[in-house]
Amino acid sequence: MCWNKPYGRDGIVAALDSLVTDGVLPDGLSFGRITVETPRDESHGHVATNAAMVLAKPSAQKPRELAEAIADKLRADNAVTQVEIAGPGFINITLSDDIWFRELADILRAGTGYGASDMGGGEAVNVEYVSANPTGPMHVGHGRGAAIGESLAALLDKAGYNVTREYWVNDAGAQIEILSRSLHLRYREALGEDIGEIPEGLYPGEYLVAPAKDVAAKDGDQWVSRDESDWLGVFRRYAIDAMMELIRADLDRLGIRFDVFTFESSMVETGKVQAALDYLTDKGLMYTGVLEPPKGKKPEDWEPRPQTLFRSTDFGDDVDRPLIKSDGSWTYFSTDIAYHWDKYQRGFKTQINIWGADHGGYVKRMQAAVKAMTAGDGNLDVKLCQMINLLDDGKQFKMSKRAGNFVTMADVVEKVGKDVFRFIMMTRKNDAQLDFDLQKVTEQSRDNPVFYVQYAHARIHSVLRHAADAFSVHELQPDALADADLTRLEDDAEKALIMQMANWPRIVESAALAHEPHRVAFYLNDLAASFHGLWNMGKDNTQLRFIVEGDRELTRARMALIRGVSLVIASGLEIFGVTPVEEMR
RNA sequence: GCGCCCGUAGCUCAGUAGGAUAGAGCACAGGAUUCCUAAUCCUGGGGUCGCAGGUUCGAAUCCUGCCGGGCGCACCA
Repeated sequence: MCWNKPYGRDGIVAALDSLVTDGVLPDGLSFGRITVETPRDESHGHVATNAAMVLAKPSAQKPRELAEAIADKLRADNAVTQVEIAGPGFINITLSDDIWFRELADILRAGTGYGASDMGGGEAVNVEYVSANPTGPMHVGHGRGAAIGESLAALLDKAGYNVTREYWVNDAGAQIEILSRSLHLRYREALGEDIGEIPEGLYPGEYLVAPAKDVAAKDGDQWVSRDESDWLGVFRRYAIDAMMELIRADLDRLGIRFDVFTFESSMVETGKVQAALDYLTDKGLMYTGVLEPPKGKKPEDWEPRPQTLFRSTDFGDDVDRPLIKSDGSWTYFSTDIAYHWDKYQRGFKTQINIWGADHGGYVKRMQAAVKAMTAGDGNLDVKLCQMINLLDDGKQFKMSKRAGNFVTMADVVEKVGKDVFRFIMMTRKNDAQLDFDLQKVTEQSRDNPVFYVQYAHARIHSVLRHAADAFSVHELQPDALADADLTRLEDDAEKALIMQMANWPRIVESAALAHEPHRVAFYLNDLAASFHGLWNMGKDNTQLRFIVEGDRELTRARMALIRGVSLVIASGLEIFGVTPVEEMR
């Protein structure tokens, strides 16, 4: 019987099944609402369940009496040392120490793979994130979406899903034309022309200078005096290629690599957009109509206009949405519908998008579209990231485009480092605003979670280095430590630490299920705190130090304990793409 | 006016599929260092979980209505 994965639920269910066989419980009860978890208060045992309270009513029994019956079944298991009924009918279970020692050995053997789950059953999930328009380098806000998306993808991987990381490239809109013209101007500059000030409406960024020189070197001056209609398409291609290269380099800085880049232009060229609209027409979900002006805030230039609309209100949206503009061209929403349809057809019933909070108003219509295009089979979850509040030592950081002040993600990453950037982005829920203080995040102190967690990991390796005086390198390897006499770990704080590690698989599953990778950051912070606490107990009581002179077996058991902690920390950091350092300096 | 997100300690925030006495850091007050990194730890005070109802054995968590803050609201992506 398995007691700790996932937290004894199997054990509880087995006891309940047995009661059904005995006729104590009726057949066909739903166990869905039964929870099995670690109680916050340790006097409530290692595992607690509400099973008796949940099943009391449907089985027409008194909760505490039913709890007794369940408890009797549980007591028959020799891994269970104590079962108590408490409060309105909680069943509190205490497990034998062996269970926990065995778990620690499992951690050591599994290494950073510990915590992996088959919960996802290999289901294909598509996570789309960043998707910054290819009009310039990534800024800090994109960086947050990148960190969240990548960590969520890694988390889902670990939880047993088959994850595809995808970037949607908007290379077909008006912004790209502006970009192309901007590049052409820089191209003329590269050929020696004095272009003066960059005109209003074009991108002034320096990042177009280098690509323009490349074009000049490659094509010479052949595009200088030709009509725009001749060179616009050519420069569009050049511009997008250059910008995507820029963005890929930025992503590299964060250690992020996408599996798929899908180009908006390809949706258009392959007829996907038209096909999507045809599909909606067939379903009777398109009509020509005139939208009401928005109440309260009427745009100046509002006028009633007939447009081709999608009946998104049939699928939970607030108003029907235009798909075709009055000039006959598609709206962005049209291509986006085609895109999400395409993802579904590629096998992704579950799609997750990471968007900036300013796109919040777009969520409902997109979800409505996914429902419509997949006959309710597809499912879209959108995680919105709030803004980042960039600070410099507590003061608002002035985002000036002009000299001196960095605004791009690359600049920030260069200043604070990839690991710090990736981790700090996970220290808030995605929908909470995040303060990012350029000074504090590199500070080496308790209030810097990156440092705090890294320090715990480094400290462990420091102890292991000291232990190498008495043990061979081989003896300190996780596999070898798994064979140590772990029953020597008798202190309550040591056992509590093992139990906390044993919680890791459950954290992975619940965070993956909720699509909330930030929970991993909080868990790691808590685990690090427990470790630092245990460390300091050795200051007060030398018997609790990790390395105990004259007691090799005890020392070995404690090396196993802390090595386990380092592996769980590394396992968590792996999800964030953060390197677990073995030495601080 | 409508929709979405948020409201938890003085501040910044967690709160695990509805669980037991709501947690952590900062700040504040006190304490621990001949010893594995004190870059850390320990102790203490601090709360009508925005307000009011509802659902049930049980609500910070789910539902409804208010109050307060942020974002978005026709042919922009």
